[in-house]
Amino acid sequence: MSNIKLSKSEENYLKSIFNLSEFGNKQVSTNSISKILNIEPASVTDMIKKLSKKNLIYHEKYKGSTISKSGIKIALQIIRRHRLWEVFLHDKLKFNWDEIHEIAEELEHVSSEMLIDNLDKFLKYPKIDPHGDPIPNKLGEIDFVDKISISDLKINEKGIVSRIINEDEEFFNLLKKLKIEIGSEITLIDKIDYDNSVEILIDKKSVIISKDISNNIKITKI
Amino acid sequence: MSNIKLSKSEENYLKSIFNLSEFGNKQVSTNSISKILNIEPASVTDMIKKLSKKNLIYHEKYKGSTISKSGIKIALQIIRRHRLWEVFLHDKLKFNWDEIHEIAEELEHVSSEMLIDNLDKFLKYPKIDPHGDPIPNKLGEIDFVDKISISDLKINEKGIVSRIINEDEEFFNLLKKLKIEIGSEITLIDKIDYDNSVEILIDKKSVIISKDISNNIKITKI
DNA sequence: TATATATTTTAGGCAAACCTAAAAACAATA
DNA sequence: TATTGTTTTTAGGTTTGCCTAAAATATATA
Repeated sequence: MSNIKLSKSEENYLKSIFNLSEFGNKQVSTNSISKILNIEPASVTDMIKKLSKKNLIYHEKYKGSTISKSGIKIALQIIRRHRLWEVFLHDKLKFNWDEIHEIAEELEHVSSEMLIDNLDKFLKYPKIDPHGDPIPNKLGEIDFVDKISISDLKINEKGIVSRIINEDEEFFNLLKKLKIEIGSEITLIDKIDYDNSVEILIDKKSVIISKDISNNIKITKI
Repeated sequence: MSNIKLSKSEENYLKSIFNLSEFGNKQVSTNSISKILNIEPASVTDMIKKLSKKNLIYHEKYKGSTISKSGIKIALQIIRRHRLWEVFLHDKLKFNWDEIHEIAEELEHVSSEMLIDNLDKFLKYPKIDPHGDPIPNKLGEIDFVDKISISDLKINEKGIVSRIINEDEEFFNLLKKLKIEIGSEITLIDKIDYDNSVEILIDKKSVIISKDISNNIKITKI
């Protein structure tokens, strides 16, 4: 198949198109790619032609682009590389959450399959990255898990924090204070009807968090 | 100073020029750079002009290039990155010795000072890479240690294996069999005058190795 | 539906990093 | 020293990935 090595640029376009396409289901406009990559629409058109010729996307003039099956496959591999590096940077090199994306953006283009496989093994085959996003496996398969809100739990049910919506500095600091991070176990103790805040058990302590805070934390039931 | 980000190409040229210059002491010919990088001499001349304009090297037309002080500084940082990644690939990702160079060649161009500092810390500030080459510290300083031959030891003196000269597959396999690797402790038991082979204690066993073999192993006295 | 506005494409250019072919400078040696 | 051979540079070309300006198409609105 298309086992041809892609350039860094091509990889970035493909990843962006995949992300905009909602898993390959939506047509993507030239303008939206332009905005995401900060590249002029005319240049995007150039690259669209190039990727089309390689059958990684299909393009209808003036209408938009759709990512192909082989395009999706490659995009998932790039995402896999990105997220594995993020786990490494966060868990091993002790980078903060908000510092890892940019570096992973560079590391993801180092193309050695063996490198990624060995890294995956070294990290013990993580399923999610530090942002809570799922990591595709070698075959590009993703473990879809239901992400729910804390308030969807019943009293005494437990969940694992799997996604933080709000990425602001202050929110990040709050979570740090509450010892809440991706992977933390949370038990619902009580729901307070008055203002929809919830009482939870986290890090062996019970705290009450507002509706707004709990809405910004997604969990998976266990 | 010249805190301008260099391209991957510029970094590769600078590293090669540094390596050819024997620590900045020798003038480097255009042809030698061409051969090492597998790039035509005409292209090398182009890049030499570019690096000269940035004061990373000095160039005398038709004579050769000398690396500047700031050029050396940058080259040492690239070498530092390369060797730290090699330690990571070998020690953590369990790559073989002979597989790491190519991948490190790519990783070395990911430019984040914090990344390298955190990696250095994670690896516990290693002094040598898996080939036995010294790793410059953050300031570009290198721990120079006398590398001697096993036969330079006196009877019962000990040394640490610090460099393997021959990089052939077969030699590598032989070392594996003898349990000799970078960092191994070797004690000289006897020198055999007849053919200059030596009897050594390695991995708690005594073996006799030929002059040829011992000449391909450099050690540092302890 | 006609017109204004927004989106996308085409056309032509530019810088980086390579190339080949030919000219210039240097080195070696008859 | 004149000639031959090697090394280096110059000159001009290519590809990649970007750009701006203008033309073509699609969409929105009066």
